[in-house]
Amino acid sequence: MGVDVGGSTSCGRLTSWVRAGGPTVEGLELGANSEGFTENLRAACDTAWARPFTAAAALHFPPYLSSSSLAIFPPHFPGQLFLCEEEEVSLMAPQAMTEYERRRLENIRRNTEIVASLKRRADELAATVKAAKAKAPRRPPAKAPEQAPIVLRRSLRARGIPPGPSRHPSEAPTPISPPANPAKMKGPIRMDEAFVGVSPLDRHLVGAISGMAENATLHPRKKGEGGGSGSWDPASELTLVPENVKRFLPARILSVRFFPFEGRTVVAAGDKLGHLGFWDADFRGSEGDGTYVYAPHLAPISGISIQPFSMSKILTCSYDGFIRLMDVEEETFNMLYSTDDSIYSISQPPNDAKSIYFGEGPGELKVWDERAGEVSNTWVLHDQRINTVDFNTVNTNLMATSSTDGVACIWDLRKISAKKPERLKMVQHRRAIHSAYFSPSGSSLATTGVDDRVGILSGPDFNSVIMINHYNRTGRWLSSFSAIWGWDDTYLFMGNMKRAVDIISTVDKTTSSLESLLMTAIPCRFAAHPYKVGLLAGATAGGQVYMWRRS
DNA sequence: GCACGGGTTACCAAG
DNA sequence: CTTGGTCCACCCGTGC
Repeated sequence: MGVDVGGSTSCGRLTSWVRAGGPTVEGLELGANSEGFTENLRAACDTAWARPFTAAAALHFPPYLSSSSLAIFPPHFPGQLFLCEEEEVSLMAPQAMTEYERRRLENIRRNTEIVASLKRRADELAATVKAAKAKAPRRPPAKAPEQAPIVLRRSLRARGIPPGPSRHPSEAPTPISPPANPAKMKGPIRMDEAFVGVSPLDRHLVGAISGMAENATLHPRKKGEGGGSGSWDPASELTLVPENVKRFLPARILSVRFFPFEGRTVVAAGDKLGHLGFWDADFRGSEGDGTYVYAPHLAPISGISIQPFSMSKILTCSYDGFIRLMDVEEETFNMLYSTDDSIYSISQPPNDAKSIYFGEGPGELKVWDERAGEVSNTWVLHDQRINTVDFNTVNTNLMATSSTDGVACIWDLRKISAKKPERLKMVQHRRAIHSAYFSPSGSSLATTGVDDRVGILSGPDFNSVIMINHYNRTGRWLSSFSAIWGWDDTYLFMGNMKRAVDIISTVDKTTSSLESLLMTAIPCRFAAHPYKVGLLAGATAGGQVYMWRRS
């Protein structure tokens, strides 16, 4: 069964394509001559050859599309596409869908019908209740896609090649064809365009998030309030049941976060391919399974930040060099910042809604001022990439960074010396450090290194340092481990290569493990719910999330 | 002090 | 149950 790309402008999920043989197209000569080739393609596009498809669809094309690639859906060959690279043209046919894709498309079809019928109901109701004023005017529908030639443009950066003078004559000084809409990728992306599937099937999610965000109290509880884990034993009380295992992303997960809602359990996770997935665990509908996937990035999503004071806004950063702000009210993925370097980490101070701190390139930490719309500070804090940025929830002037250079630091943002924040404390591992997180009380810091150690800094001025052995060699296929704090300062949670969740007691320095036959893969990245004690999410390299709950 | 390349690691789908 | 594809993180050894 193939992916249907014909007949509509919707974007199917086009992940796997095979070369189906050389093209023979009536009325079009595709020669090896570069100039003629380009001209012919232009002509083809101009004569309605091109079938419009969205930027989001472009995200799902295989990685061998390069910046010089053109993709054309030929009307004569439904379900196929011409891939034109350099001076080569291939006719591509979709491969059989994976089970993941089949299931999703099936859901999508079913949901479309249900949503359509709901919409009819809503329209009828609206007609009868004419007097009722329309709610806040919805964002006007975006302009129809330009009927320009379809151009798949991938930045050099996205292909892992440093930007610079092109080595390919066909890439250089004139682009192979006029760009369809380069701003599309650089600028905002509509949520329905980025939705992996056909809109508007994410209505449930939009409703759930905006509903919770609206109803949320203005003074959310602080993490750690209302009973930590001190009086209970997570190793014996946390349980995993089949309903709390969900695979909703196709690739390795790098970041996972809970929405800071009290009334509804929603998890966001970002994967290696740039997908941002949501799992609404309280979803109780017949259509769909409460999971939703978008494709706002072109490369791994390295960080997600959701602040309690604006819960309908989700920040993501990616190796593709973009910081995007998913605005559920506006229904867009806005672009806040872009760079040629990779972005490895992101964080926001708990008391400052308008500042975004992120780790860019080999060792820079930048501060984005959302009010001014510009980078307000750039500091070189490390020799290599900054893997995490974290703020102390109690003393919000303290920031911790961890880096591949083997150092984790605590910085005082009030004191700027030599154009850098003053370094209060530094801890050295023998190898790269993948995380450094402050404890809920703010009095400890936990670091995780690939030198098979977990460091705990505590005491006055974080002067006491202990190291706990923990096997952390995850290799290339898994996301690196990083110990996170639970709901108070007594326990750390992290992955274990034996398909378990390790729980490290900071009191007696012992490690216990959570195991379950339902965990068929190693949980690498974790999130603890900010308010709900005992709600722990572990994410795997296979796109799964396990949600452990206190029984 | 570098650039380079090989080895390692686990997951999933297909046979 | 085995096999093959994944592929870009990191360590470590080699060669300049």
